[in-house]
Amino acid sequence: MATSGIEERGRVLSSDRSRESSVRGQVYRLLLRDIVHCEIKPGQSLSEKEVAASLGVSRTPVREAFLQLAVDGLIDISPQRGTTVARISTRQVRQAQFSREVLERAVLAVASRQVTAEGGGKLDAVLFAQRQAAAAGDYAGFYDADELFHAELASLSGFDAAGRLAGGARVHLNRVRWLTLPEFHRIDTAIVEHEKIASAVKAGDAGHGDQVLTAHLRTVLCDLPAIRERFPGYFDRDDEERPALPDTTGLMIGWRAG
Amino acid sequence: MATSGIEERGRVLSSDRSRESSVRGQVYRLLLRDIVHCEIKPGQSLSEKEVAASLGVSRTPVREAFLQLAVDGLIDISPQRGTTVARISTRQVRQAQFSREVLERAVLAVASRQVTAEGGGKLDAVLFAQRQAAAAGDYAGFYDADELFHAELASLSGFDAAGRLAGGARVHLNRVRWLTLPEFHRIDTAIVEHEKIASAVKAGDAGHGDQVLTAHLRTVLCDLPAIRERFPGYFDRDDEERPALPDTTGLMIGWRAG
DNA sequence: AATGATGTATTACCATGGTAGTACGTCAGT
DNA sequence: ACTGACGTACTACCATGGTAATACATCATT
Repeated sequence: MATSGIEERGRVLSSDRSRESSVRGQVYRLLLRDIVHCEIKPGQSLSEKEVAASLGVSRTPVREAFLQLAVDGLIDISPQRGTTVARISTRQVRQAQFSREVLERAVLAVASRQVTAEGGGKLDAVLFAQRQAAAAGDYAGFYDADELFHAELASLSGFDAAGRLAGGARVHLNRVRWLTLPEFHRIDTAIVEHEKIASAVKAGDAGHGDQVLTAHLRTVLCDLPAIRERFPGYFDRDDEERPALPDTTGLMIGWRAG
Repeated sequence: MATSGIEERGRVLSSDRSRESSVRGQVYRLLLRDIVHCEIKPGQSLSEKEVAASLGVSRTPVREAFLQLAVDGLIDISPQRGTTVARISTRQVRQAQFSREVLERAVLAVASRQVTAEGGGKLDAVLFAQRQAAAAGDYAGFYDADELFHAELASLSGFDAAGRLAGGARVHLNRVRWLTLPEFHRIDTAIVEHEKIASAVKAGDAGHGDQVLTAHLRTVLCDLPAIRERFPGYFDRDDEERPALPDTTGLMIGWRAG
């Protein structure tokens, strides 16, 4: 019998109505978090019925959460067969990294041209929160602040939709990043890079910001082989068969106002 | 009583199992098409019950299709109030255009570096189909070929996920583009631009391709004010209140291999 | 007449039952 | 021993019923 990753039976869902209160949304966010944090492991099977029973809700909202997670690419639903957590695909990680890099670099270029004191202050506030989370060893808090930092950059540029799109691509990177954090000591370097990016933006130095941001976003590619070595069961096996992606590490993007 | 845009009662859904055969998927694609083609008008209200009755299916798959369309940003679901087709937001259009432009230009730069004869042939095949659809006055066919052309470019670059992401952004542009087609004579110019892009890619001339592609993708911005003037009821009213997006028309992106 | 309370209709949300399709263990036939 | 058919258990899918919350028309009150 397949066992659900959610083991506390009757675990009560939040009853406060501050955020989106629908049962569907709560189940979705809960499963999303558990998957990204690898508490539900890649390849593990999920079951509408079991998850519903574990959470003390009916199958309908669980099913709807499953459907969204499938669209996100985090689970695979096989009709009349079953549902499993998608394994990490190195190809997909590279693809997602490319999309994210392209979007965030463009956003940064725009943000650098029109930064305000208020916007810079927001960046600093997020950085402060991130440093605090790091000092407390709060991985989840660090992660949330990381997302907020990049979202704030997008907001500064005015193209927050591009930030949300980059966030969508990011979903495929998050599990690798999550596994990387305890393994290496990426937290401190990430914060330093964020600080460099923030000051470059505030100084309007798009070129330097682009350089640091690009390197910052590509760390996931550097860590990927080691993580794959460390957790081979979490990864797709047919990655090498598929055509390799072009090498874009040398592809420089120069943004200039014309 | 709110009337559904789907008026043929008992309209039978396809029973062939070639494409995704789930009722949910069929309802989703049908509603998506009708919304993009403005057969269901922006602002119009939808009802699970009515759509289900019109299509002769139960409310569950209709509801699931609604949820996905809401995530796509094409409908607004208000719990216990009702569901309406989202109006077109000019701000959202500009945001989506930005994301799409950024992604597709990056994809084109990569594709230009590694085009093969086979890949060029695929582009030509799509262009041939598109010319045929245009000659037959088949808007829908023209549209499908258009999507296929840009997807093929992404595939050529190896970063097809970026193409899918751009396609997701495209959803917000499609209604404007669909309204534009009969209004102006954009079909012929679009094909000519596609041909120029294809030959630039095949020649490995990334610079020229980028120039044409950028202009090609920005036509929607040029047409937007006229369409808004022509169909004021289709658009959001609070667009002007929100902060204007930065002017990026002068922002040139130079892609070069380092 | 203007306003507040209330009843009613409608909505999306959640719960649950039934069904078709798949996987897999069992067993008969070779 | 090996292979094939068959039956059982399980799955996600679809259908349907009940419920809380919202909107709106109606009516009592000021």
